Amino acid sequence: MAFLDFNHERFKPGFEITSTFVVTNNYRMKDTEITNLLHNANLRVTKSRKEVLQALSETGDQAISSNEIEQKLSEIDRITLYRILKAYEDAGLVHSIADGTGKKKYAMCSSNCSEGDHQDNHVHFYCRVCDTTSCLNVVIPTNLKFPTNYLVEEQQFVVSGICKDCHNQ
Amino acid sequence: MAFLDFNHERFKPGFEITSTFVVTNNYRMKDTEITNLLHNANLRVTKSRKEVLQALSETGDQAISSNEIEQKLSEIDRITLYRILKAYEDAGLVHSIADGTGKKKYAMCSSNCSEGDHQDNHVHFYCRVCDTTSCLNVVIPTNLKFPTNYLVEEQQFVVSGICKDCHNQ
DNA sequence: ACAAAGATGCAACTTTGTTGCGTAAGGGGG
DNA sequence: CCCCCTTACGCAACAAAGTTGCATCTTTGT
Ligand SMILES: [Mn+2]
Ligand SMILES: [Mn+2]
Ligand SMILES: [Zn+2]
Ligand SMILES: [Zn+2]
Repeated sequence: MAFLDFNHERFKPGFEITSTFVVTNNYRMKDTEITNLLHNANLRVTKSRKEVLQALSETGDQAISSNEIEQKLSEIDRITLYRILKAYEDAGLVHSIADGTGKKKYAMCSSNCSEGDHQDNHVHFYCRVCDTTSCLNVVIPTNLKFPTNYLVEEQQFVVSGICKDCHNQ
Repeated sequence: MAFLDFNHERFKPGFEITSTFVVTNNYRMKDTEITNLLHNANLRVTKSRKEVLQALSETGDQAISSNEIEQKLSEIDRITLYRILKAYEDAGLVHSIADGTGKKKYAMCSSNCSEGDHQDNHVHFYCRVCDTTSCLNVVIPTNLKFPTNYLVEEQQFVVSGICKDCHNQ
């Protein structure tokens, strides 16, 4: 529940973020935006927490590992970072992807996610060349027929291969 | 690339497996079947390798971790097991699933998989109650529209929630 | 039966992730 | 602005997954 769309009206200067947001691009959040985000999620505002959100907003639709965040920030404690990421996931601010590489990747959530309910209905792409994982603007189909009596709570669709950047050269 | 269907004609006693197989159920492979499988895959036949295939065929559509296989066999070396599983994956005999638990799960491949090309077009289900991952007889739709210039090589669709057994009680 | 190619087993290591606990900091009430 | 309770941080210690190197054993084709 927060907004993050580089070209969206709300992001014209002077506009305050309030609730819903959608990640569609790299965007460096302003300090007040981050603070509001944390307030709305009932999370205490600390230096580390702000920096982590900052880092995640900068990478936009590119999901990054805990280790990558750690290196971007360089001052943060590794264990604290794990706990922050867990808190963000629980709060519905961030979603994680198991892309098959063995490490979780994290990205900002879109508007359809909320506390404890990650309606993460977009496809993720893992590029084996540049070793990056990104959130694609491709929606997971909802017409799948499951065997009876399965209770579906979450879905993760990971496609891997070669991304557009690595493919074009 | 090999066949494994409990009720399939080929599995009536006296029938020899040759190439294509499909895993759909628990089935304890015969020694000669396993040996043929390894021969066809150009893999040397060793005690450990046979036991690992045996173990995987027994679990059927339930994908298990390296650690679980290790415990089933109890004599195998942990590192050797990793290498065997990698060899099987490379050979297209076995596919692995990243179900979000942090450990890879392994299951026998179906007929549409071949060396280096895992057309793993079925959905996997992770049950958070009994902590099991299984291959569902649900096919991933092929009508997804990807952004241009992405080269799709593999797909993994993991659905999580509560499985039929845990849900019915 | 021999030799080359390949598989195994062990040690040592890396990386990811968790847990416990004392200390520091955030935020609401006064 | 200060107090105090709650929560977050930071460190140590640990657990578990997975990798690499290397010497030794096994498989397999000749
Ligand atoms: Mn995503
Ligand atoms: Mn499967
Ligand atoms: Zn790429
Ligand atoms: Zn279950």
